[in-house]
Amino acid sequence: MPSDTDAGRRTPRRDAAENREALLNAAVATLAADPEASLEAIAAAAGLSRRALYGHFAGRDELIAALIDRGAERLVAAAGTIDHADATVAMALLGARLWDAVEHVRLLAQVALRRPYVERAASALAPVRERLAALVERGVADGSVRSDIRPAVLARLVEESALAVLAEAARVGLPHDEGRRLVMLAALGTAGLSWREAGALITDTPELTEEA
Amino acid sequence: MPSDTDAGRRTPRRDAAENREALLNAAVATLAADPEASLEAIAAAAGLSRRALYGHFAGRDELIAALIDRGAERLVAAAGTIDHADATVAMALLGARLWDAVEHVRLLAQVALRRPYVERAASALAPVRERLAALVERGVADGSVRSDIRPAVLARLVEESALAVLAEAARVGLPHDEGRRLVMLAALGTAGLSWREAGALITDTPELTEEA
DNA sequence: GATAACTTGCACACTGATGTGCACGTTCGT
DNA sequence: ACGAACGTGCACATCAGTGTGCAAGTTATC
Repeated sequence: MPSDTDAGRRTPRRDAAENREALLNAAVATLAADPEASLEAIAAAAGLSRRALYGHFAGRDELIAALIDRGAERLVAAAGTIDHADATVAMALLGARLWDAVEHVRLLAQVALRRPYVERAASALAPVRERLAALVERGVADGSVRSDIRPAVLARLVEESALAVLAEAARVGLPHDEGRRLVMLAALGTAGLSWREAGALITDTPELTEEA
Repeated sequence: MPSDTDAGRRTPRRDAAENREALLNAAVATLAADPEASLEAIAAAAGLSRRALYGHFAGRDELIAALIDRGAERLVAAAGTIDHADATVAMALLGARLWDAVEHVRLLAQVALRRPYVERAASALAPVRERLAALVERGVADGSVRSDIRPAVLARLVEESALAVLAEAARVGLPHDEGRRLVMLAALGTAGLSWREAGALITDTPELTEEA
């Protein structure tokens, strides 16, 4: 029984689903390099024709929307699993998780400031932002995070700094673990820790040295 | 003697020069909001017709090039005047100067990662980058700046963090002195100082509290 | 192996932006 | 006040990207 309520339609073919995935992956890679790449370029990167792309997505907007949802979903999932008694450790962990999904993060960061998609990206990423904000507040409360900047503002600054360092590390092409370390250091530095404190925190905490 | 070697050409009219300036200013404002705004929009923002714009600039590329040179010139001039025995103070001062020219900085930051202009922007801004790199090295040498990241990389990270915070502060529309403070704190935090050290440095150093 | 799903390649229409030519007003400089 | 410089408005050509229709070929699936 391949159909629930579908009126006499077969199940979608397997390769079609694969091609859809290929298109999304190609879009991530292509748009990360050039945020305004043509659908022609994206389809070609996926090994398909431009015409075929329209068989999967109604147009550019729908493709981008799918991309946002897909990327945000992964980030939200990654951010949801982290938890630690020490707020600063949790923040560093969050940074490490982001680094493990660099391409998605870079795409979101690019798209998140393009006019038509800002809102969608923002609402899709809201859970991650709220999580970070909660960590910042907790850190301020127990004195492990700076208190000279309003928590709401500080949360955004930590996010922006970490993103900037992440983008730079990705552009230069740093090795995986070095990039992760830099992102964690950026988050901790913006949170107010000195470089020795941040370094000690990372080396003393096994969870931060392990792979995902 | 209105002509040096010009073969029989009069001096340019006064209003023409004013319009050229108006076009450049309009371009800064318009492109900061939307990096891919049309020449139509830019000309309109300057109170001119699109056709008139072509009387001043051969096309989009020449306009952008003029914009880059103009913005970079101001930043280089601003960065050149700073000097202080303490490397960290000098870095904070550099951040403050950048904040005093937010619009130009934002434009350069936007343009500096668009393909055709990357090189021009990079070479025009090279003096500022070299200055920052020198300050970082000096700071590492005297122990006031972190030594857990290679100086060359660290200089880029300080730059990126400060830029990210600057962009965020400008977007939210923070008051002038609050934004300047945040940019300084971002630079110092990435340089390795704890938030208390950075705060103390700013309040204890008169040059950092004064206006430009 | 028959059939529907999928892809391809082409053609076409449409849009937004760019670049240019030209005739006609307006304004500055002298 | 005269002439040149400048701006305007229009027309026109061009170009890249988009979105769609259709016929023909290929491939998965039953």
